[in-house]
Formats: sequence, C-alpha cells, structure tokens
Amino acid sequence: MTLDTRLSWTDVRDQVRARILNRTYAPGDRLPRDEDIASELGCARTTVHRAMQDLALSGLVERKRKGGTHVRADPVTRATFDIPITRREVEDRGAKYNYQLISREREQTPRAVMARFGLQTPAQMLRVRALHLADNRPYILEDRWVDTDSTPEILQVDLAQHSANEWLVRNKPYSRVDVRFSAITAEGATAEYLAAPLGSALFVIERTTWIGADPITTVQSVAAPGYQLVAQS
Amino acid sequence: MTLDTRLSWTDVRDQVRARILNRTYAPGDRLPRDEDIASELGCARTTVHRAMQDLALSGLVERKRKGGTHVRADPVTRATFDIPITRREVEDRGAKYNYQLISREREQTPRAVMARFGLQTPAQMLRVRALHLADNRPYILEDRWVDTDSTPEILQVDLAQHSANEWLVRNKPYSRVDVRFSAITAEGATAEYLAAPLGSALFVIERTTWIGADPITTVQSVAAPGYQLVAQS
DNA sequence: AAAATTAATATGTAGCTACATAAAAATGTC
DNA sequence: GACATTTTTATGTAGCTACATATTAATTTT
Repeated sequence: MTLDTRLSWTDVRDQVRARILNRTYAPGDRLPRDEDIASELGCARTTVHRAMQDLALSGLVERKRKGGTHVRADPVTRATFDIPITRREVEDRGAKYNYQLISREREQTPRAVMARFGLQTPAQMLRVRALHLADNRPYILEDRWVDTDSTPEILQVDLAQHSANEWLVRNKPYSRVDVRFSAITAEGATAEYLAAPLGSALFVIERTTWIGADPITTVQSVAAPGYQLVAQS
Repeated sequence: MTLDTRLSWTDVRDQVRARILNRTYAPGDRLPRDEDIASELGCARTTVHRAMQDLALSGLVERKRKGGTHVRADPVTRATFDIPITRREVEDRGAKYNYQLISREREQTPRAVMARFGLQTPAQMLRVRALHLADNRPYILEDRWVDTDSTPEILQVDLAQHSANEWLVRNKPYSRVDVRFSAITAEGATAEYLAAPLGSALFVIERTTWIGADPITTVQSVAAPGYQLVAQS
C-alpha cells in the first residue's frame, strides 16, 4: 500500500489542475514557485516539477525560467493522433489488406510539392501512386513523391509488392514531419479509384518528412468516404 | 560551457534513436537495460530513463516493467494538434472575428448525440447553433449540445453576445475529451450558412467533453471550404 | 534619463539513493 | 503435466543535492 502521506507527481498534478479549474489560480495568474507548492503539499520540488511539466505539456500552464508558471489565458484542446502504416490500420480493423500500385515514374515536382518541401526550384523525384484496399474495397489512395537524392534505395524496391508507405516507414526514419488534414471533393480519377460518388467529401492526410534539412517524401493520402480519425485518449 | 564528457538526456535520446534508425537496434528488438546503456554511455540511469520515456512518448519504443524496452515494429506517426477557441484562431490569422447565434433551444438528444456521450436513454439538453465569421465571411458553423444537469449555468449566459464555445472553454473545464475529424458534403442549411457551394467538401471537428463521468458538451464544428488543420511541430 | 552591467531568482537538468511495482521466470505442489 | 506460488528483475517513482540557465530586477555608468 502507498503511504497516504506520500504524494505522487500525478497527485500533485491533479491537485494543481483542480485549483486552476476552480479558479484558485485564475487564467493569466502566476502560480507559486514549485518550491512553495512543494512545501505546502509536503513533497519534494522534483515531484512538483514533474507535475508542472505535465501540465505544461498538456497546454494548461506555461513555464519560463525566472518568469515562473502562469495559467494559460486561452486554454487549448490538445489532441494527439497516431497515424499507423496503412496496412496495420486496415488489419487492426479486422479487415483484409490489399495493395495496388497504380504508377511509378520519375517526374519534375510541381509547384504544390515544392511548396510542401520548401524548395525554391523544381527537382526530379520519384512519384508513386497506389491504392490501399480493405476487404477488397478502396480504402486510401496515396499520391507520393520520394526524393531520390536522400533515398536512392527506393529505386531498387519492388513497389508492386510492397507499398512505399511501408518500406519508408520501416527503412527511412525521419527527423521532422509535417502533418496536415483537410477535405476535398471526389472528382475525376480520384473518385474513380476510390469508388466514391462524384462530389462526395473525402478526408485528406498530407505528410511530409525530412531527415535533417533533406527532403525524404511527401504524400497526399485520400481516404474513402466515411473515414474518421479519432484522437488518442 | 557544458563539459563535453557530460551527456544530457536529450543527447542520450538522440543516440538511442540514431541506433534504432541505423538498425543497431532493429524493429522488435529488445534494448539493453537502462542501467547498461547508462554505464555504456557513462551517465546515470535516471538520465537514460528520461530519454527512454521520451522515445516511448513519441511512439518509437515500448516499455514494460520487467519486460524491458522494445523497438516498435510498426512505428507510428504521432502528431499533436492544438484546437484553440475559434475567436482566437481567427484573430491569430489576422482576421476580424464575428459571431452569430443561430438558435438556442431545449431539445431531446437524437441518437447520434446519445452515441457520442455513450447514453442509453435520450435526455433533454440545450442545443445551440452558431456561426463564427472571419472578416465577415463564414468560418465555422457549430452545432452544440450542452448538458444542463452538469452545466446549468449555461442557461444564464447570453449566448447572443458570447459564444458557448468561449464560455465553456473558460468556465467549464473537462477531465476527458474525445476529438475526431472527418469530412462531409455541403448541403442544405449547412451549405447555406457557410456560403459553401452545394457539394463542396467540408472539414468537420467533433469534440465531446466530460467531467468525471458526467457529460458536459458535444459539438460538431463544420469549417468553411479550404480549411486546413496543421499539426504542432 | 538611457544604456550597460550586475545580481537575484525560478525553472531546468544531472546524479545519487532507496524503494515500489509489474511481469516474467523459476520453483514447488498436486 | 498443469496449476499455484515464490523469486527475480527491469522499469517506475520519490526524495535529496548540486549546479546550469534564462530572465527579470536592481544597480551602476554614461
């Protein structure tokens, strides 16, 4: 059993959070120093420190050296999303996974792709388009660009067998990633590949990765109608 | 200056990450114990612990007591999104914020709302529909249900002046939140309020909050065409 | 009074010890 | 051999000290 006199850092975090919520510490207020909270609650400063770090991470307070800890005036809802390999996502839903390569060509990057990488001038990259299926129904259509300077090995990979998604995730770690979500209307080839009614709304995930300053890949993944992304609890 | 012989936990994290990336520790592998890594790199176990915690948080490894630390076989892309108050979001874009109350009525929760809260039986709640504008153009249309048992004060708030969004965020903290994203097609009243062409794709954020086990509010926010959500770096 | 310098201070980090806890591995029992 | 029990072990946590670092506040200089 835990001694009832001993506070864990989660206890401290919950206590402080409760005080913020009941306005003991109001939005914008400066909290007491870690040390004072520690002596008040009867624990070590390190424990309060850990609690405060967590509150800062969740966006409830802001901390600055010497400046102290302040309750954020405009709290934000902070949500974390896990975006797994598509194969895994499908299998986790209990569906059968399939994959089809649509095209694989060297092309010059259009303006939109240059923008995502922050490039000033166009470059030759490998463009791979592919369809992921769940129970033989279209699930996600991906349009990917791979930088062959940073990732020449991709040229040896048999992309008809293994998706670039999977190969990259397993073999090409990144140091920075940019993720953005949006919605587009189903039309033309996109609608056709996804077997989506013309004009239906499609959920889009855009991911761009770098290793250091070097681009690795950018991908636009368009999900079939009805797709929903749920935050991690 | 830092002594070059002294490793910070971020150094350790980066070292271990580099080893995972270059396959010294391959996917599925078990890493050495914290203590061994510590003595190898010449630092304290606490430092390695902190580094490992961070790698676990970012989804690169999994840790279990006694089981040790394993490299995740299927790494995930983990992205964090901040969803601020709508007014703030608009103002941060340098636009002028406006707000219009559309309706405010007590209604019985339909099945979809019951599902979001996990309710078995319908309940009477306050339904508030409102439009947020940026530079006098429709920005987000929200359809919100507020539980008046947990939040009776909402009945006294002048929702024509202040959005329920803002009042709740400032006055009604939650202990649990569920966030999900999807896309819908613009039609009927939704299209009209948002001044969106019929059939255009709209980005949808659904948020449901509880305090303990008690429902607070659930809201479906439909963004005007072109809306994009970007992950925190 | 304005600018530059110095001191004070709250948080950040590293290292140590000691103990808690979960889960695997080993052992004992039927 | 199958099941229950005990031991072992790797991570998790709390508390302590000592020092680093970023800012603010105070002081001195111009």
